[in-house]
Amino acid sequence: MQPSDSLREQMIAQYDAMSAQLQQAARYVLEHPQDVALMSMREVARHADVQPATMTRLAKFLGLPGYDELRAQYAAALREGGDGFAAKVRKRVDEGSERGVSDIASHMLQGLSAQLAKLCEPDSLRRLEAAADRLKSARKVYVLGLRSSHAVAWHFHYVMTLLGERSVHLDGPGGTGGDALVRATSEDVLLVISIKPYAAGALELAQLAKEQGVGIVSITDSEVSPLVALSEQVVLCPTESDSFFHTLTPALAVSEVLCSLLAEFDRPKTLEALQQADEHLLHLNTYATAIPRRW
Amino acid sequence: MQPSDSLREQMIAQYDAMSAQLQQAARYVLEHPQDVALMSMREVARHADVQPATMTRLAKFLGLPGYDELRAQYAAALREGGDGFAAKVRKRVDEGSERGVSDIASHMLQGLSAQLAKLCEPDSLRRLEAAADRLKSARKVYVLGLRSSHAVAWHFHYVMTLLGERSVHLDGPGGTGGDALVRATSEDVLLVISIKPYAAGALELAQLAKEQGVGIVSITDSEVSPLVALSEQVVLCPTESDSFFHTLTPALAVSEVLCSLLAEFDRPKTLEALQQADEHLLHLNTYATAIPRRW
DNA sequence: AGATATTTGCAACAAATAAATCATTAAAAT
DNA sequence: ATTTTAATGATTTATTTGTTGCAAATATCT
Repeated sequence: MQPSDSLREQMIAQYDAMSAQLQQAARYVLEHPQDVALMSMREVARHADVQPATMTRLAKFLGLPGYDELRAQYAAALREGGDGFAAKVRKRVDEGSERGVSDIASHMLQGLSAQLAKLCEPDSLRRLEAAADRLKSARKVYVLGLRSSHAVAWHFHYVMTLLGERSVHLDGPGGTGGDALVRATSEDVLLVISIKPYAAGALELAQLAKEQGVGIVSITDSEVSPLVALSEQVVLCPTESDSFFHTLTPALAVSEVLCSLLAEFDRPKTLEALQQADEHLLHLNTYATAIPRRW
Repeated sequence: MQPSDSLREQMIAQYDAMSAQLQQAARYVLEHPQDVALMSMREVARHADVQPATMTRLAKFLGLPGYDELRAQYAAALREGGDGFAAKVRKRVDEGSERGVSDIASHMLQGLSAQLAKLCEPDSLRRLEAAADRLKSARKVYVLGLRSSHAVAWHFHYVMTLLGERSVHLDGPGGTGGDALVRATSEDVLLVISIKPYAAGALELAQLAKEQGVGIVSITDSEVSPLVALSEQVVLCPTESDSFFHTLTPALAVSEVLCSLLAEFDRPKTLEALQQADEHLLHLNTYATAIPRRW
């Protein structure tokens, strides 16, 4: 709740060295950290019964370039506190004029890491659990993900096929992907993955499935995603990144978690299925068993 | 974390009735409640990629006298949330006794988050940068990922096609995936994604490519992966998870970072390519531009 | 297809903001 | 007691803020 601590400690340590007005300002700042983050300097000054200039002077006294920096630190602190422990992971990286290549990469990875951590918040976990429950009870699970979401859908389906034969990937050449839905019933569930911009085709198919009575579970990016209205269960995942593109990494992580939860529901069956798959693939020499000396 | 809820719910409820710009603004506000509390209106508008006026209009649309009132509500919510931080943690600890489904999910996500954070280490960053450099200089980039790695390869290629036409995905029906390599030369690079167990087919194709003089860059899971010996550049990513399966999430993250670095290298060209792609997809009505009133 | 609303971007504005400057006051040192 | 120094207050300045008015663009409806 307090800024990077160094600031808070510094204020306490140097408190005695401050002038009377500075002390009055510092005391208010220490006791009302939220106000510093949320109000303007003049407002804080008024509450602290101090001249606005004193706030600037306090900032400079602490070695900061200006009051804005002080506010920024308190804002960052409030962010971490307010948005759950997850945000703590993310470190503040100033966007300098020239970012090195590895800075870009590092910043991006840290952001992704923070996003995954954020998915651990209670609300997300509840949604994940509910979604897994819904999928568990389905006779068949149809999987749909178009365009960028295709990768996630494919991977989910791939893992599910290792576990059994309940999964059907709605994908095919010549736009025939949706055909498999003809046999879908209300005992089945359709897992839709779609993030902004939402592929029109995915929405249409989902709508169609819903009209057939198929339950819909979706992985999407927002409370106002068009999928929300169609779905019985929704798992939200962030997609923002500082690059040009939306990131699929959180969506994939969510999908992997769902797979794991499904696998966990019936461990014996899972183990058996995996072993069976292993043997099959072994016979086909699918995998390089030993690491070849020479290639 | 969200304002008095009435506001949040109101936004979600009336979302469909908003104009496109208003929706864009509302979406950002919904997804970044803290920003609304801590930043100025113009800053928020910039982040949401919306005109400043739109934020004002959003506030009025919601029946508020002005934007200040909107910010005030979010600020108030953040104040409470900030204090509630301690309570949140306490609640978390309380739930610790009963190990439920969500613990599995939470543990898994935290693990993934940590793995991504680990990728920020200097060595990984160096490798990422080197790999990006190597890919950058290639005339064509062939992308290969079989079985579980297919999803990553597909996504990498998908993003690269948005950027231009340098990418070729070695994938196709009937085992014809490798055929495209016939035209590959030493000016080209093959990006191979493969994790344990390594698909034999991928290694064979990579070996073949290497003999043709094609440079090899790989994303794999270990220093002793068979790909290491073949590759000019290697990016390592963890794949362990506490579930039955290996995780692809770090590999996907790495792939996304590579895409970003490549895109970042020539920003003007990237922007042009993306705009071109946008227009193309717009003409095809690929994406649901507006959310239909009724489905 | 034309007419009519609605939406959107732009530019201008007044108000408020943070910082810089200068004058005054209080305190310390000689 | 006088000079010097630091602290405080008032004033000014250049930005930045939230808002509004208006024209162009877009969508909607006859």
